[in-house]
Amino acid sequence: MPLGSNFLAKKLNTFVKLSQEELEGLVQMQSAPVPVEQGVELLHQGENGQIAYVLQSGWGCSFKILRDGARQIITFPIPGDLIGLRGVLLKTSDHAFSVITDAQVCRISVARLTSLLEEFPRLGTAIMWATSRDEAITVEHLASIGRRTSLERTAHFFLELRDRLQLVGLATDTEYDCPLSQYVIADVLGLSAIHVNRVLRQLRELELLTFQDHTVTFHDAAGLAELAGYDAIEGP
Amino acid sequence: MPLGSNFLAKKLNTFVKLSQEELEGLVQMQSAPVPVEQGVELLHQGENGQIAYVLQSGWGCSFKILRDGARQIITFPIPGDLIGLRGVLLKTSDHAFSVITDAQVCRISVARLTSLLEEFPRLGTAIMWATSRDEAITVEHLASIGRRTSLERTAHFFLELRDRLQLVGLATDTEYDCPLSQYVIADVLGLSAIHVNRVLRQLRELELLTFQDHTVTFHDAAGLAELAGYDAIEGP
DNA sequence: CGACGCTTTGACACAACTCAACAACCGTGG
DNA sequence: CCACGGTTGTTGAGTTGTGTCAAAGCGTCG
Repeated sequence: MPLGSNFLAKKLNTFVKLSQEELEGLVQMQSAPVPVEQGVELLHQGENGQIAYVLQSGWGCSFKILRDGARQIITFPIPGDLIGLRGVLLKTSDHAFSVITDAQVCRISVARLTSLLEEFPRLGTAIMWATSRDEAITVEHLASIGRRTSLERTAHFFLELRDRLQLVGLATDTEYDCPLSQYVIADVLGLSAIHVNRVLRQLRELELLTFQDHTVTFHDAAGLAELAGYDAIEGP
Repeated sequence: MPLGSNFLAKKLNTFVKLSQEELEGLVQMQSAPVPVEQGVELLHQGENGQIAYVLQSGWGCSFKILRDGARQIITFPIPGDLIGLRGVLLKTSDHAFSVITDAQVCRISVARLTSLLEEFPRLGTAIMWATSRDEAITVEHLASIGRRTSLERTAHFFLELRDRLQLVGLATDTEYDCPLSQYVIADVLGLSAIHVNRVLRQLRELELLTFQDHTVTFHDAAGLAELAGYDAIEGP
């Protein structure tokens, strides 16, 4: 795979300036992109012998299933994001990962990653940077569900998603593709799908945001950020 | 500081078997324990130039303050836990940390940590293990707030806290010290303090758990785990 | 002793959920 | 081509869980 099209290498390089050898090592520890069909569950909750991936294209979600069958989505990884690394480190995965649209992933060779980290300790720093950033997003998500109203929470979610997608060129300031159903959005926000529908209607009637035909359109991003109490994600 | 009393070294050693040199390095990157008075905010949300600590004794909480002043507590670190490492990696801290009771912390020299990681890459793995474990707890917390009822959520919280405290010998199977007010518990569970009071009464009336005089007592841990849908934390 | 923080309880309000029904939009197969 | 089932979106009505407001009881500490 040419280095330029490798999202992970590109992303880490913006965090910590990496050498040519380090970048090549990152690329070599990944397999060629593998297509994955819509609906496939790549990682399973509670299973051992996990594998890690880098999402290359498409949409998916990391989630937990609770005993009563309820689902809480943790995050929607976007291209360049690491998937399942925690499961590898902890031996058994605390969450599952499913693909929502057809997608492509690169498999990570854990053996090669380990030896790579021994050879280039700075890569460890870079990867910890990336996981810290993901963790900060999870923590913000936690605060959102715990303390924001459904309206604020929904607004916050779409703003954060936009900023993340913009970093990989998949969103403009005012619009992006978002192939998620209202059921899926409910499961990330900790709401019922019916209530998500009502909240989306409110946001539309307030002329802040429209979510239709798998497209998110911002009519008043500033007003939305004000409503949500949103601060932009920290850059590199 | 004698190695045996160093919680961090002890904890990491159970995850990844470490050499004598690695253990000594871990101890040497920490300052001697520093006393911190009740109520002090050690880390501030949004500030740069952060420092990392290891909690040595006492109670504290990591939390976020939202725009309207609401507080969401992320976690209560317990002795041996790392504090503020994310803030160091991201340059600016996304959360704050306050001490609830008088406590002792060891300051981490980031420069020494960095050089230590270059010398002993396995320590990087060990630290990533520890942060992954913390992250898994945060993710479970997220699922709890998003999808569990207040009763399940509260039960789950006290069970998880017990298991974490047991690992450092601060809890028995049926009891532990817990110097938290109902206001603080409300802020971790995403509830109001008044509702926490009602839930605690329910748990008491169900003869499952008592929270009184800063002590948590389990009357029926199995029944509580059943109610909460609780699975024990994965060991090392 | 009074002041303060924490807990407890009751009454009420409101946000979000559930249930139910229907509309719109697919892709599939007759 | 149309009929069909399945999925997703939309709306209304009624219920329930949780928050808010208010007030009182208790300890503790200065």
